[in-house]
Amino acid sequence: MVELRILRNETERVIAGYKKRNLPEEQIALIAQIIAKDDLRKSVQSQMDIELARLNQLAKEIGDLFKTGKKTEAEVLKNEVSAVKEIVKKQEEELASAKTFIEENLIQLPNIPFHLVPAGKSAEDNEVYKQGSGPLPVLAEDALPHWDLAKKYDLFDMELGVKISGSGFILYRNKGARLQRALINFFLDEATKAGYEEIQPPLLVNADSARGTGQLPDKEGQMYFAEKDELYLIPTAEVPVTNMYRDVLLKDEKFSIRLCGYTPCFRREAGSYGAHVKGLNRVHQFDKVELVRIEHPEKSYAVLDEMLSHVEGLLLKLELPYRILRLCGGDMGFTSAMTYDFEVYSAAQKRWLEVSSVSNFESFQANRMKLRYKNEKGDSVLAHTLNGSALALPRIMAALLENHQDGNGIRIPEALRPYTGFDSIR
RNA sequence: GGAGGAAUGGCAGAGUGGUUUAACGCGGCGGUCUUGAAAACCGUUGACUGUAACAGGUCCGGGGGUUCGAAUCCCUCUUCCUCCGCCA
Repeated sequence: MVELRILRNETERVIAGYKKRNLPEEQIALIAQIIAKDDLRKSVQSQMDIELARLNQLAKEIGDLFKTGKKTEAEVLKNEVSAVKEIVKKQEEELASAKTFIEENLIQLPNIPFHLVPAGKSAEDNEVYKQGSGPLPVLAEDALPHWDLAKKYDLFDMELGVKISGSGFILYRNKGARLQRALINFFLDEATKAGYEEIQPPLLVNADSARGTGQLPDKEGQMYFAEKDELYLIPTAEVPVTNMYRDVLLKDEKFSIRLCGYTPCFRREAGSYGAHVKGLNRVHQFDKVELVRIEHPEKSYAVLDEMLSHVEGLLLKLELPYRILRLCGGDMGFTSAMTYDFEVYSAAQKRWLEVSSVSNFESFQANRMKLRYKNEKGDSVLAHTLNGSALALPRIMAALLENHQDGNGIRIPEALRPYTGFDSIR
């Protein structure tokens, strides 16, 4: 949720930012309406406070009168109390409706893009921030896409996934299953080396948590929901891990906070079918190691760069051709202020696959979660939150299989061999 | 799933209708003393809202109610603990 304070104090920057996101005019107009409503809220609140102070005063006087036995005088004051209460009741209603208006509309406004975010409408307008070195690999004519490689080497089974669960669920087996486990351990170890605390969170979360990181209300349809217990299956570890710090006031400046977690991720991905979602390209359940940072506002963009380097290091060790995109305003997620996507080139599919998304949310999530710290002056200030995938497994798996095939089998990159226990798949 | 108990400041813990503007203690911060530290002593120490700054208002797990007045009484929800049942 955008801070009302920012809406008020930096209205021009907010509007310019929303234009980068191509927000419709009527949504931009909300800003002025929210501020006006907040003005009203303030004035009603201060009038009501005066009446409440009067009530407190009267209650005290009545108490004193009862003590000294002056019952008739007390009765007179009681009448006055009920008159004041009438007024307060109306003010309360007015206040509640103003607050509701502010809340309901504020939650519909996306995060304000950082000044470096390019303007643009869709994925085509994303900026190539960095192209990995070297030419893109070219494979032999008979190179296979990963779904065929999986069949050839018995690595995972789509049909069994369908049989057991449904379309979009994968059953990994043999060296495929082992490769999954190897990747998870590799990613976790790399995160640990970089100073991240390893977390194993719950996979089902309540509505408060889903709201805290911004999945609710706007992405409700993307999540699986266990109705009987009102719990959501997590779409990413970001949700439970970031919510560790919901309603937290950090005492000393305990920055930087570095957390990582491996979890399965569940996404309904309603409505996405077709060639581009074949094989591992898009599935309902996948594994991912996620990095989460909670940081001082002044440091958050330096931290974002640091996270980019971490993810880049992983791809280099896996010997995968990659590029880094800076997402344009129109393609960026609702809650993000700036996002970098990592894409890996699949030589067999001859296309780029998104394998990681690294974002700075600034105070957007922290505002919803009331995640604050005490600054030197003793004020409570919202912290900044960031997260990034490091990495999501299915497309990494796809790219590994496809790019490292040589006709005789699949070569396992050096860095992964201690984890797989084998150096090739044949 | 059944029965009972509990939820108060960073922690611990009093408080069962009116100077509670929440006691005492621990911890934190500042000071005295000291070469420095410890100990001792003195002072200070919640969040939110609001104001130019005061003032004022709200908050004792959440929500609702009774009352002139609620941490305290009532209803409801949630969570935790104990016992029983079930169980990887």
